[in-house]
Amino acid sequence: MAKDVVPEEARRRRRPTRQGTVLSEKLIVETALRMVREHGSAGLSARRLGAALGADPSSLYRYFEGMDGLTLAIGEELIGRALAGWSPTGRWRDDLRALGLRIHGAYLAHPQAALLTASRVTGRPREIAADEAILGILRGAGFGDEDAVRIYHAYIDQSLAFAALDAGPLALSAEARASDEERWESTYARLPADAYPNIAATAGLLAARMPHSAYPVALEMLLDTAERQLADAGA
Amino acid sequence: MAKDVVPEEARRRRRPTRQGTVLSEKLIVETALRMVREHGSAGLSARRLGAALGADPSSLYRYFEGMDGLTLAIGEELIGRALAGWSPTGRWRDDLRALGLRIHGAYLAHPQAALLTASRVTGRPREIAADEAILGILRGAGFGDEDAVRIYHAYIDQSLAFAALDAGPLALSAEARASDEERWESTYARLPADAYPNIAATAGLLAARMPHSAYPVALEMLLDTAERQLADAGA
DNA sequence: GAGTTAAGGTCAATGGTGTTGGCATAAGGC
DNA sequence: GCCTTATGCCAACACCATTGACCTTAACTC
Repeated sequence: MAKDVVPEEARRRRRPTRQGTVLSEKLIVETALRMVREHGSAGLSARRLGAALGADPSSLYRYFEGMDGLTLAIGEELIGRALAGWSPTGRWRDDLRALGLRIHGAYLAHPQAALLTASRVTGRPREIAADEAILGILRGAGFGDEDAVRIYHAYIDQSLAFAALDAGPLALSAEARASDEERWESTYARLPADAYPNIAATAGLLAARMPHSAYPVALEMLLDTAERQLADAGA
Repeated sequence: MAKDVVPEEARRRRRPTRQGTVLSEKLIVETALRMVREHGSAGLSARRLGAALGADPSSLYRYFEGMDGLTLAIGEELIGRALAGWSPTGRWRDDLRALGLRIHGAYLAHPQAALLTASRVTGRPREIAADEAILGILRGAGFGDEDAVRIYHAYIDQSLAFAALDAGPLALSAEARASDEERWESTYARLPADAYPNIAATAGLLAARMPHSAYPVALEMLLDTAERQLADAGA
């Protein structure tokens, strides 16, 4: 059988593969992340990952419960990377902006994992640490508990939601992504102005803006409203 | 060959399949939507869809350019359902709020399909109609072209992003979803108050709020900022 | 060091997937 | 009623994840 997964800490015998590499959970996750980044959405498969590691594909099942388990492990790694090395400045708006962009960026660096991971509540240590930090920033800024929770919820969900949305195109094959982007020029720019006056009037602006993430703008709008609510409450 | 796709309008000969069904783009999309809803997004495959239609899988390639094309058609159908029966009131903020909630709702009615399609640009008629309507509302409200495009982008992406995020839990089985929600009470509410003071202080509020969508709050915050920018520009 | 155990490799097979080239047949225009 | 060809079907290809059986050898015991 190939399905008895041994937790990493309990591993004792590290037998090298036929091609000489010594497997470990860490090595597998890092190799998987690299493959996803370099070869795109279609790049990650048990067979290819095995080949890249110099091991039989079935060896992976000694470390993870199927490819799904592997992607969850990758998700944990992403959260870790988003928070690694971050520390608050004490200016709440700057802190929330920086943290949001970090989370968004860490997920976008690995779109496939982002798509599978972004909408799940793991309850694991690093996720809890992030939640605690965000709530701390808001409450430290002077928001009441109710406001802090409401804004925290909109803030974290918006960050993850945009991460997943923006990851979508990146997770496509290169051709599919190119044709999605091109559509803004090929289809939208050529619509008849009488039937679609508003698109026609803004076609150039649309083609320039749509291929980029709207997250920074949406984040700033959210922070704007939060800041005003804080000022109103204080006044 | 099985790859010359004929647009629906140009179709003339409607030859029934061996099992007697008469294929059409509409029938295929509706069947696919039903399959996705009943068996999850992983349950949709060319072979199974073919079987459900009483047709050979390869017949689908006469209607769509691969499964990816079918995915785009499903997204188009969802947008169409969101817009069906909607008409503007002339009050821009009310219109944008209503339209956003409609889009969000239409996608959530088919969570699995939403996960599949929310991040795709289809360039098809009904999606274009939605874009034209939103841009029209903004420009009609008095926003300049640049502002209109910027707000449009943040608005539409926010709607779709939250639709996809909120669809995630709904696409899970009932038990898995319940355990996700419960985690806010079981895990977060029991964290030590000294290590996690902010979570501990707001645990009750979190448990009450987190299981619901943050989209209405985030949408309102976006509209708030837009309204203020309009007022500032006009003043 | 020799013997034993089982972790952790490999191999081969199963049943799934999207996709395509070639073929057959019937629908619709004449 | 004939002809053309759109459109359905078949068979095949190359890939995929996963698993059960088998084998090698690291690590522990004496």
